[in-house]
Amino acid sequence: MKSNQTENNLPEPTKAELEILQVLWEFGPSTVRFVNDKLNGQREVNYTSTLKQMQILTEKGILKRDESQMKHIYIPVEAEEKTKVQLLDRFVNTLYKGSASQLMMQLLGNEKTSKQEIEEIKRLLDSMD
Amino acid sequence: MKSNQTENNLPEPTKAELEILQVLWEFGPSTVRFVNDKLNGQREVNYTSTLKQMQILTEKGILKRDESQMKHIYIPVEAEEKTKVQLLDRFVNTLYKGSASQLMMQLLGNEKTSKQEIEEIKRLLDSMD
DNA sequence: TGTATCGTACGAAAAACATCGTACCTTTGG
DNA sequence: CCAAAGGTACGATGTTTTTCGTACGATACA
Repeated sequence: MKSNQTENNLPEPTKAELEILQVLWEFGPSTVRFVNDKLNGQREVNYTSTLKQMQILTEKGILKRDESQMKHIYIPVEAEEKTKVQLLDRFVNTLYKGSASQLMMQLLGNEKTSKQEIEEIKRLLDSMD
Repeated sequence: MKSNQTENNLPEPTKAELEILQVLWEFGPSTVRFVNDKLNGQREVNYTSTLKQMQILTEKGILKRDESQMKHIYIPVEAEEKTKVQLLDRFVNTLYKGSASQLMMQLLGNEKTSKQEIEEIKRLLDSMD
């Protein structure tokens, strides 16, 4: 029954950084222009702000980039799954003292979790043995 | 359709604020001194830092306080459950596009989620019908 | 070939968060 | 009554995160 510290390689992405990661996860390796356009679909951001963020992300080692063209292509270093698992782990540890079942109870008790979702989860569990 | 006219949207607590909330959740309404002592069990914090944070939390409406005594007693406005549900909800939406079962899959795939936890979850689900 | 357009680099301002020092008030005990 | 101990208030400062202006190089094309 351990809920140890996450053996954390990479620094935790900030909120703004996460937004960018999600675009890259959804659409694959992209230019700053592309990411910025997507972000602007949600809220107003200046191009250079996004550029800066992505440069920082790269400094931190969260993104890498292909500079062979003038329009640099940015790519997440870690797979979406791995990063999300890390974030989830931290979340569970912080809010639920590492107890996944505790978290589950809240998900199941949440009205926003649909019957369909619950059925999905059940099937998942049954298929695990 | 849910009956909820004022979908209570309190500002998201910051990291430092969450630490304080957790103490209050665990030990109930407390003085700054008490909370600060608890925090100092984990890391060094100056008394006035904790005081300030708790004052800010109060300004934000996340805590309220009983000022009838010199030693003010601080109390979370919302129940632990409610706040956690809110945070969880935000988490699921942000990282899993609202899909609880997606999140589940990761929890179950996570080695840190013990067999025991999984059994716990199964029992939970079965007892739900 | 000149100029408008689109790109990167990067410092610095702005905003959000966190910490602390100091002033000052109340209570307590000798 | 006075000093020590312990409380609150709050501005100032430090840090991190976010945003943006400006400089300047490459590209496109009229």
